[in-house]
Amino acid sequence: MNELTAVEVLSALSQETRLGIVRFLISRGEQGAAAGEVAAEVGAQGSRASFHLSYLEKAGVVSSERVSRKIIYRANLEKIGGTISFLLNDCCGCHPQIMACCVGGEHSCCD
Amino acid sequence: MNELTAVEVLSALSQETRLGIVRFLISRGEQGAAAGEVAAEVGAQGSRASFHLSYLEKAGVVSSERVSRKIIYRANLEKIGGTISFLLNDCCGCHPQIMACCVGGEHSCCD
DNA sequence: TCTACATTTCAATAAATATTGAAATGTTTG
DNA sequence: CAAACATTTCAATATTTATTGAAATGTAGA
Repeated sequence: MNELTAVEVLSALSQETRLGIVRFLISRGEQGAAAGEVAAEVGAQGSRASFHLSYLEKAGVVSSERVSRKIIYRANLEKIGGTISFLLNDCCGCHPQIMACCVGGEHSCCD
Repeated sequence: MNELTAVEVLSALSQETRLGIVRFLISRGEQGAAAGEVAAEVGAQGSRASFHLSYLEKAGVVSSERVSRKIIYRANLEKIGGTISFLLNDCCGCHPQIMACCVGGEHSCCD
C-alpha cells in the first residue's frame, strides 16, 4: 500500500453514503448484498447507489460479481485493513498515542 | 467519534498534499512546524498550504498557535487515533481480518 | 514609523464530486 | 420472443474542492 492508493481508499470512505455502504457490506460478510439491497439500506436511488458502488469498486474497497439478474457486492477487507495499517504504520509512524487506539486504548476493542 | 466526524477527518486525510502535511507534522511531534516550513516541505505555495492547513484544522486534525511572526501547526494525535479507532471498532465491527492489520498482521508494527 | 517577514484572504478559474430522473443494458422466465 | 426485473449509463445541473497570484493582515525589528 502506497500513499496514492491510501488516498484513493480514504477518499472512497470519506463520504456519508459510501461509508454507510461499506459498513453494511462488512456486516454482510461473505454473503454480500445485491446493489438494490444496498440502495434500500442506505436510502438511495438506484443510480445514486450505483455511482457510489462504482466509486468504491474503483478504489478497490468493494468487489462485485454478477449472480443471475443481481450484482452482488462484497467489502474487500484486505484493502480496508491494509489502509488502516498504512495509517498506523507508514503514515503515523507507529506513534504510541495513535497505536493506543487499537491496542489497549480507551476506544480499543482488542482487549 | 460519530460517523459524521469520521467522514470529516477521512475527507481531510484523503488528499495527497494534506496527507503529506499530516505525515510531516506527526514526525515533528510537539515541536510542530510553522506554516512556511510546512509549505516548503510539501512543495506548495503559501496560499495553497494555508488552504490545506485550514481544511485540516477545521476537521480537527491539526491545531495552530501563533508564536511571534510564525504560526505553528501541530498534528492532533487524539483525533487521528480516534478516527482509526472508529474505523476499527464502530465501522468495521472489530472484524478479525481487519483487526489483523494492527495486531500481528503482515503489516503490523505492534509486535 | 518604515521595512521586511510570515501568513492569510480574496478573486478567478478549473476540476472533481454528487444528485436526479430518464433511457439503455443485460438477465430470467412465461 | 415479450414482459418483468436488476442494475447501469447518460445528460443536466449543483456543489464542493483545488490551484494560482495578488492584495491584505498581523508581527517584529532598525
